[in-house]
Amino acid sequence: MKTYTVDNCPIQPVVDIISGKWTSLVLWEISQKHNHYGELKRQLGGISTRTLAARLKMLEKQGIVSRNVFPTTPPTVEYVLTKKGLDLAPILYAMRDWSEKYDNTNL
Amino acid sequence: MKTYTVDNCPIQPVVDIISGKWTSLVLWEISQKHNHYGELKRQLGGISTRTLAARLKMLEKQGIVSRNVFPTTPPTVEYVLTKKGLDLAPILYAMRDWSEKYDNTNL
DNA sequence: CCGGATCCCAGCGGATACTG
DNA sequence: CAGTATCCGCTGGGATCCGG
Repeated sequence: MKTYTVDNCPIQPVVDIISGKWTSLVLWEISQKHNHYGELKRQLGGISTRTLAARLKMLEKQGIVSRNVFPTTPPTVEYVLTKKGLDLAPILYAMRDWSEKYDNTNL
Repeated sequence: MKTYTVDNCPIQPVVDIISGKWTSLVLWEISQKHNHYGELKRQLGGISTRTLAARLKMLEKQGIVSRNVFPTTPPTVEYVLTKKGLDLAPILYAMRDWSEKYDNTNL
């Protein structure tokens, strides 16, 4: 029998992506077409700039979102899901459905 | 527009369940019919008893697994997925599929 | 407007030893 | 065999201030 470790778990890549605090929420908001940095900041009441920036950078590095800068004044930055990110969305919806179904119950 | 916070994120319940270190792996092994404590310990090379016990207790508390004790000598304990846990399994498989598809690529 | 840099602290989890 | 108890190092992330 194959033994798994934390580093080759077949689902670990997804777990790593969504695990950090606020990460799933950031991803959710972007998937709901809240694409601008400021908009995200407003939607996510209480997130620190440090964390939001870290999450966006991580998601970009993972190829889940792409970062587009508009050289307006003042500057605007938008984040949109890539193909890879769009493919992840159904999983997020499945997670939401499961969460709603079993909300507060242990049955 | 509805503003989400970390505590009412629609997918947070699932995120909370699988986020902890080793958690996804423990869940995976149980879903692969490795149901005994000792078997899990062996399959998960390197996990500490502290963490394994904590994960199993948490999953039981969440209603994802049920704990069955066999009063043999020496005692045997098995953990099996509940209905709630079985409903979670498809999500784990979807996560695995996504992980395999995008393994190491950022496309 | 969009972040980067720094400081700081709670809590997660590893190692180890012990119980029923 | 199947855990619990204790100690402790390390990292994640909040608050705050600064720069382009």
